[in-house]
Amino acid sequence: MSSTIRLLSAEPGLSRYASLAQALRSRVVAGEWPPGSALPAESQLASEHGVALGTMRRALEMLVEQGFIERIHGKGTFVRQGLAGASMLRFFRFDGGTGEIPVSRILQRSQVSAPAMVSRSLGIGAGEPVLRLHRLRLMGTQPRLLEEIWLPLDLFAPLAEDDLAAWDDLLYPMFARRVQVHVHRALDEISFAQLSASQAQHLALPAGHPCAQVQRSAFDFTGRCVEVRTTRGDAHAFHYTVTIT
Amino acid sequence: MSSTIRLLSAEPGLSRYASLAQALRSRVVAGEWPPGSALPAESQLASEHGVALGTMRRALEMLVEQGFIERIHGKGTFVRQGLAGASMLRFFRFDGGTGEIPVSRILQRSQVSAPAMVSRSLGIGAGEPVLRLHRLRLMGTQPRLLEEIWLPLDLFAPLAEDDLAAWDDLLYPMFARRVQVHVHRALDEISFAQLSASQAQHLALPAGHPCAQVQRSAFDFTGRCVEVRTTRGDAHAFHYTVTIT
DNA sequence: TTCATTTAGTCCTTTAGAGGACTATATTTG
DNA sequence: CAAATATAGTCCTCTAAAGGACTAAATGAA
Repeated sequence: MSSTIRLLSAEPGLSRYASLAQALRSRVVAGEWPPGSALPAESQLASEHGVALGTMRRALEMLVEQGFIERIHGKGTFVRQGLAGASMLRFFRFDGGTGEIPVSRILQRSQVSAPAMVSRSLGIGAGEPVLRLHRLRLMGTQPRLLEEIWLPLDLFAPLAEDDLAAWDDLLYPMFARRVQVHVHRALDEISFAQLSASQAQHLALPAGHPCAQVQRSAFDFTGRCVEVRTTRGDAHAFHYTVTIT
Repeated sequence: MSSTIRLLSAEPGLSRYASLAQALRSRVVAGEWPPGSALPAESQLASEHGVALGTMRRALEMLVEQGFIERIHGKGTFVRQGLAGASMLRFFRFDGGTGEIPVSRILQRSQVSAPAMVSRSLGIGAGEPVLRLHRLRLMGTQPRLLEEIWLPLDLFAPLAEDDLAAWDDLLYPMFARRVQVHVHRALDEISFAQLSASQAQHLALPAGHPCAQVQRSAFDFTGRCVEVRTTRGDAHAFHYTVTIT
């Protein structure tokens, strides 16, 4: 199939490769090539769209910059898998700091109707059902991070009733495997606060202790917000490096 | 002049454009084209180095990514000026938040020998002379940020004795103008701490109040560290957004 | 003078083609 | 069987050329 030539609807004010990138992005987002799978060869895509190789390469370059695909020399062009290294440990440095993955303990899982803040962030109707998780992350035996996670139920229903013991320490790979939700981008807002009494108790810290607070919105590659999360940890363990150029 | 063709010393394991980029970067760093000035046209550079236009463009693209030059369609290729928007306000959000530049008040200027921490960061010999500044930044009449700044005296000598009243609110543009130090890159390490009594006093906050702390190392484009700075402000005003992709 | 037009100089886009470099598999050889 | 070699498929590099798009200054007309 596909000896068809896709004609390029010359977008006004857009270069040919930019239009191409748009078109290809739509095909990726529509799931024509699922995450992890390979796109056709650049030479084939070029002739399929009736453009020179260089032009197609420029378009693919844009998709790489935008994080939709990655290219591997000699192997091919692949739709990117969900975010792997989005660990909260980028923000915290606990003693030892030996790159180990913190153990995850789900403290509570409940199905509730979304509060206004959450439904707005998730882009769903007010009061729509969501899955709420309270989760503690431990390094060794020490509780380190306390998380409150909100997931829209329409996407995550299979995770509402299953066996928690089967859950992984890393959520995003599990989301991809279990409910085909691929987190593609995340927005983390860092601020500072003080622990409430119950928060402090879970973290084995005194009430009112200073904490660093990361409020995350995570998006799949259609741009839909698929997770809202607040992570809290001891402010003194917070550490983050920014490079300005 | 310069009908000379610069031969490319084919670096082993490096593509032609990568070698070119290296060569051009050296010329930029050596000051052959000072910050703000224009490079020769890409077509001229290409023929000067005996490569095709596309290859030269690829090399220049690398220098753009590395932050050494910027290109303006129709105008030319320019060596980047020092960092302008390195404001600490990216990390703090004070009431109002109307993008105004905080007023700067130098509390103290002294010429001292560098403490170990500082000399190590600045890459100078232990005990070498440095300029130390204590600086307060105010929004309106409210003191908001307290800074301790260390500058190597060999570069900044002209600023050691001049009239402080003539100093600008923004230091980096002044550094460029007065001592030809162009800050090209900065590394900011964020952490949380508590204010000492004297720090708290300057910020009109109680002693022990939680503060956000930004430790900056700033580099010129030769890679030399030209400034070490610690900025402190009310932790409750701290706010920073990170995008993960 | 003032506004439109031309002109020159710059970076940007696109084409078409020829090889090179890297990966993985199939084939041959010992 | 195991190791070396060939082969096919992929992305990457480089060339040569033509024209478009944008900027700024020079020129001309009202």
